[in-house]
Amino acid sequence: MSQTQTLYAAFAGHLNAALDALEEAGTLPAGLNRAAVTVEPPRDASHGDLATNAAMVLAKPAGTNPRALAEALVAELTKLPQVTGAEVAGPGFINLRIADAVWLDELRALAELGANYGRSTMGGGSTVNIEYVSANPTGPMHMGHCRGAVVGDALASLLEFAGHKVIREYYVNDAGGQVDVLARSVHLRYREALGETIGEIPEGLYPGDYLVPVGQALVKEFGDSFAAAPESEWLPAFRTRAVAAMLVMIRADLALLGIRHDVFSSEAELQAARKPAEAEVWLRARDLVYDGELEAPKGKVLDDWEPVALPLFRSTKFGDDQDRSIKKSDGSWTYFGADLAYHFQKAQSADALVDIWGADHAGTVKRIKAAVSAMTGADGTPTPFEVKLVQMVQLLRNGEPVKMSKRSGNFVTLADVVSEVGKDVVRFTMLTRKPEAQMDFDFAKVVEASKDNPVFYVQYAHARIRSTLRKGAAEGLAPSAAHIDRLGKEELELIKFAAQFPRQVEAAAAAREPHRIAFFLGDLAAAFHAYWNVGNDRPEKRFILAQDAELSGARLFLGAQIGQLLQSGLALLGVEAVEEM
RNA sequence: GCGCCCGUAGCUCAGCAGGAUAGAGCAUCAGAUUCCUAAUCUGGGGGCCAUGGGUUCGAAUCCCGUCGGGCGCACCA
Repeated sequence: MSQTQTLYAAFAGHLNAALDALEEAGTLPAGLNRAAVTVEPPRDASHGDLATNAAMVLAKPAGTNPRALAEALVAELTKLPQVTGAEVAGPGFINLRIADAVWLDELRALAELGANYGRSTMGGGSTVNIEYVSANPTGPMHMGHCRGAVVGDALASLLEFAGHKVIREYYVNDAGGQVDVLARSVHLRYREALGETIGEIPEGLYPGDYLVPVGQALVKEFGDSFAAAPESEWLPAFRTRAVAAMLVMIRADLALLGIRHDVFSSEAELQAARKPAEAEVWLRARDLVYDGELEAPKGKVLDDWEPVALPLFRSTKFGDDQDRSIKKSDGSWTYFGADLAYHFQKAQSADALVDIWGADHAGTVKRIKAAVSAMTGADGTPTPFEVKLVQMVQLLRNGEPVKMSKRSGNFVTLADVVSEVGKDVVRFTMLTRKPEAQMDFDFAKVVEASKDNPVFYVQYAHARIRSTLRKGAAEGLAPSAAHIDRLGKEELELIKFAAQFPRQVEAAAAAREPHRIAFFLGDLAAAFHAYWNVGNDRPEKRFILAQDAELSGARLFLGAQIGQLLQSGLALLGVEAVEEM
């Protein structure tokens, strides 16, 4: 079951009908472009329930003045039974007041749709592949990965809710040189497990303790047969074992945050299947790959730089600053060479691609977008492809920057932070700012201030509602829609706020900005808390009224729906809606 | 030098494809608890939306320049 039309969309329809009527009457020339006409709630609630800019937008092309047009439109809109008031304001806004019955209908719709209220058909069932996390399989997840993981996961849920099929994908970079480094680091741990004294981990290898059990497992599997063997004999086996072990760890870390991917794609398998080679052939046939030399990098001096002929992809043809090599001089694939084939492969099974990347990869966005355009656009329209850059999280400890590096073994793991402050705090914190803004995450501060975290504010609203429903039930009072027409002004304000959820979902999904849901929930919780507190001074405004079961039932009904909405919204963010606090 | 992102209250940040008097949390000041969960609520103070121009009925929002901060500029990943 899905919601087919929001209340706001319905009024956009009414407005269009009114404009049609004006056209027929000759007040308005036919065929004006109405694309810029909006129907939305005014910033200031005292202006009414809905506002439209139609008169201001259309006045000029219609050759009339905004206020005159607005008056005519008001006369038309007033005919609607749902409209109880319409007036012209300011430079030509039309403010509408909507009949209470319309809002009460919306409340009933919320109850009927339950967890599906706000679900949209906007996506039209098209498939979006969203790639996120994709951390290198060389160690546990650390806080630097966390933001992209949470944002990607929440976005995936949001797009699903907005009517897309979603594939959640993790690209495993298991083909590069860093995996050799990992394998060598593991070999050292393997020798250690055999009883050798390995001393300090040499510079350049991964020093983390998390490799100790991997070494032990390899002893169990291979005994001591590789202890003194040359690297070429053990490297391939150690690579695959080590990567597999790292992925087990990474999945466990992600699970702590409630994150699960549908697909793990391996770069090594991609190469073994010769996908990059196929891509090269295909691109060469279209003169999109040629042999050439790269310019020396600007802005820094490399002593060992010298021009070499390499197969280059013509990314400049698609807006990049430089053509990019797809192979190294030793004949192996560059990261880009494989990534290009990978994206082409993804495009086969999805209508649109979204990548969530850390901002440190910003420099490679143009080339991969160029590659996707080139490869998917050859016969028809290119597959829509967006890269969302998630800015770095600067990790602080008491205001001091913490340098993080897997090489040095000095990093704060995601698991540490989650066990310290909890999944919900981590997730909500990451979702209460837009991803492209830089962010400080002071470990000490977050731990210390976790009680003030906004996530609890939202959860508390939900817990309050659940508690009230339990208490009502204990007193024989159940939520009921039978008398919701007795709800008053304060209750209607709450309904009006809640009714914005569907359009918030669509706007957030269209913008690929899950953080908007977090802010909406904060505002909804605030509206609820404020309403609740009215009952402190005025006992007749409480939910539980032993002397008036009808009104009590109506208020509990409203409360139940607000609770449901909080739960739906939190579910999109992957945060628990708790029963009590 | 070039590319991308950011600059809004003391601090952390929203600002919904340009709308009406720029908002919230924290901090601060003044209040509310014999009462359904006070992890809450009510109110006050606090702003040259970095800056200069442009676009138009209208700009924090779009365009250009400048300044400041971050990230990147390999055949790394």
